[in-house]
Amino acid sequence: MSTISSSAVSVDVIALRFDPVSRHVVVATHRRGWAPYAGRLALPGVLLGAGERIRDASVRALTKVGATGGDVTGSGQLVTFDEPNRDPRGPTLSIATWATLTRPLPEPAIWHPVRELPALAFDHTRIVADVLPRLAGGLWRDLELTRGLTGVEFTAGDAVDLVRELSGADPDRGNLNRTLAAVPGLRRTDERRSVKGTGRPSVVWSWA
Amino acid sequence: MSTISSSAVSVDVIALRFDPVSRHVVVATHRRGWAPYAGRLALPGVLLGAGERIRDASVRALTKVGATGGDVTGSGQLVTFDEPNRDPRGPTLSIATWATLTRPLPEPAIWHPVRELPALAFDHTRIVADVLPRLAGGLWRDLELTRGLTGVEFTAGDAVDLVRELSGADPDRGNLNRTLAAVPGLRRTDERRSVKGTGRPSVVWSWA
DNA sequence: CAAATAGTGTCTCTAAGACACTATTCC
DNA sequence: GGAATAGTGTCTTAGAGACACTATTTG
Repeated sequence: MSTISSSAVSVDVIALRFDPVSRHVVVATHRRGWAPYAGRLALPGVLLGAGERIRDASVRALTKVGATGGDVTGSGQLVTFDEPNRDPRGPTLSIATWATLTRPLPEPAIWHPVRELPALAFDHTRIVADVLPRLAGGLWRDLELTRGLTGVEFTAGDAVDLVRELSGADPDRGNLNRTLAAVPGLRRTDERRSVKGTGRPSVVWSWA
Repeated sequence: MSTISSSAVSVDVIALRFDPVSRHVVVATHRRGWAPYAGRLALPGVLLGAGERIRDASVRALTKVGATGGDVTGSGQLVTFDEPNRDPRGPTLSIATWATLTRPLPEPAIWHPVRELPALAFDHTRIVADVLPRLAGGLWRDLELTRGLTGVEFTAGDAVDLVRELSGADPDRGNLNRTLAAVPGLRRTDERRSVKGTGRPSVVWSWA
């Protein structure tokens, strides 16, 4: 195809998990080993290969930080960032995607609560900030994202913490329970589970 | 920068205009002069240049079908299509964008009502179908899109036709009038304008 | 006047949100 | 019992939508 004059294309992944211990939604980063931004934290990313699907590239980026294919329960496309100086090596498009993971990846992944993210390399801090409201809006609406974050079963207390982490504000428990009841495919079980060691145990919800 | 292994990146534009004569929202296409799909209709598109902004590439694509820079009143990013076989020349990403135009471009642009689009080259038919609901949802919400479609002034009758064309369903005039009254920056004037030759003249709305 | 188009007023339904009150657990 | 957590019921509000009725124009 002769000359390629396009920018390079990277896929950068906002990999999310709800950590039931710390009660935080955490984002995967890794410490860069090379310039530019050597030693700095960054979102997992790869250059998109010729003919590669964006979803496959997202998974590949996560395997670079310790995931296996089966760990990724969901992923989706967000926005493409095209600011020409975002990468000092030269103009590079970044297709931002989200992904959800089942287990806490080991090294070299480094997890941070989404609301306490340190400064990241490139424009990754801005990418996360730009995209977080959209993720918050997708909760309970985008079922792939929601299921990926909640896992197969979760308590109403988990749901409260998920909303707080993504939206930044405390939801009303009563309203949230009604929201859950309206989510297609979600079923309220008879099981109760105490998750914070004290107080009334929480109802367990399960995906049909 | 050594080897480039990424797919090529094209920007394909859904260029929209409300034609006050035919009462249709029309989409710009052009007839391809070269293989692949020579002689077939396609959306205007260009290969994204190195370091080029997506918005600039959209405008450039439109100049190729007869626009000048000043004709483009708005544009925005939609989704990126990554199906590897969408272009027979090889894997090519397509960043779909929308744009609004003030005037009916002359040759070589060919305009079609958005609801009566003939089959297009590549996956462009699918792109338009995928993206049309999002455009319909943006009407009266995304002010850049809305203003671009309406122009500086428009009648309530224009608004009805705009909604019908984009959403495919007839809006209720009363409800639509209340929607218009709630759009920030939009002002109801005292002017009336008859646009269909018969019946009561329509109220003129104007952007502040 | 009839046909065509446009505008007003009202009613219903639903979703979001606020908030008071009750329920269950651990210490 | 008290502190902590969770669940229920109810009220308000905003928005979407349906629909009957009125208003203004041309022929």
